[in-house]
Amino acid sequence: MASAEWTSWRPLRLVEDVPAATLAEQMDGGQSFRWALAADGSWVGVFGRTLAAVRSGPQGLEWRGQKGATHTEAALRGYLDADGAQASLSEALPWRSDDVLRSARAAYLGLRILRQDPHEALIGFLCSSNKRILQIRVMVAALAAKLGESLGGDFHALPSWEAIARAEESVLRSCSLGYRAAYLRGTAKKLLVRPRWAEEFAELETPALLAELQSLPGVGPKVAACVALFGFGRLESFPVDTWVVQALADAYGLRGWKPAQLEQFGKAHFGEAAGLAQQYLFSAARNGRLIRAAVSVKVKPPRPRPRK
DNA sequence: GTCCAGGATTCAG
DNA sequence: CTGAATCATGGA
Repeated sequence: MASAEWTSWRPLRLVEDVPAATLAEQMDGGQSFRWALAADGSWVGVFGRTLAAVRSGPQGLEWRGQKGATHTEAALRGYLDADGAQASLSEALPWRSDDVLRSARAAYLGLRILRQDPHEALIGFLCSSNKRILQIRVMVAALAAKLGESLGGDFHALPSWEAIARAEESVLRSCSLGYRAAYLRGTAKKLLVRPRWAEEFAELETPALLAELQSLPGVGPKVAACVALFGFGRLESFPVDTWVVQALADAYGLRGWKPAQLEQFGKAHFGEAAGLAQQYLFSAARNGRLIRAAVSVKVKPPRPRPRK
């Protein structure tokens, strides 16, 4: 296999600098499953049909793309929130009054929610249930390699729903999807006949978006929250996974709370960018860098939200 | 061997 | 409505 032909490295100027540790967490911290650390220390991945590499250099973030691809820098700038829409949202989080958030945010200063397209987020998180991040990345890479369009070298775009829907059972099984193969197949069959699903979903208010997502096979409350956050840019969405459950229990004293109650707490406590706060806490908890609050939050579990 | 992983679905009560 | 069992798979 020929390797891809790269452009030279160029600076990618951001509103706020990204330390190397933050970049690593951002590219391989459970948001996207499409980036891998190359031997030279750069992060190489595919988003949409764009192949790109980024690295943290002495002068700040640098990027390179495929020769002849003219859209790469603009696409990367959008993907990485280079113009800083999230910088002010992060600043407005209650980190001044919340020691836990302040510590987690300081540990990953500059961390942003990747602005993935809905297709990338949905495929990734359909594969995510009961799996570790490394293994999700392997599954998604196998899907792309076997069913996705080749982009040169060993790089592939994610497969279309049509490609997934008509894939041989043996091909899906060879991607180590386990029971998630049925999730992918079922969602593919529903979205195959609805090619503009992403545009249609993007028109919805977040509660309606979450409901639409949850109508897809394999999409429950947590996966829907992740797709809304990472794929539709709904920064107020607050996914509650096992790490967030543990983080909120340990650091905020919210032991025994159920995921739906913790989601309510997160949205109320962190506000319009709760999803960004969630990502700081998730990263800190997963890497053993979460502190305990000096004073635990004194609140009782809310009554379970009336489902509508 | 046991336990767990960025859970969802199905079933019993 | 809630809680438990079940679902493949791989790594620690």
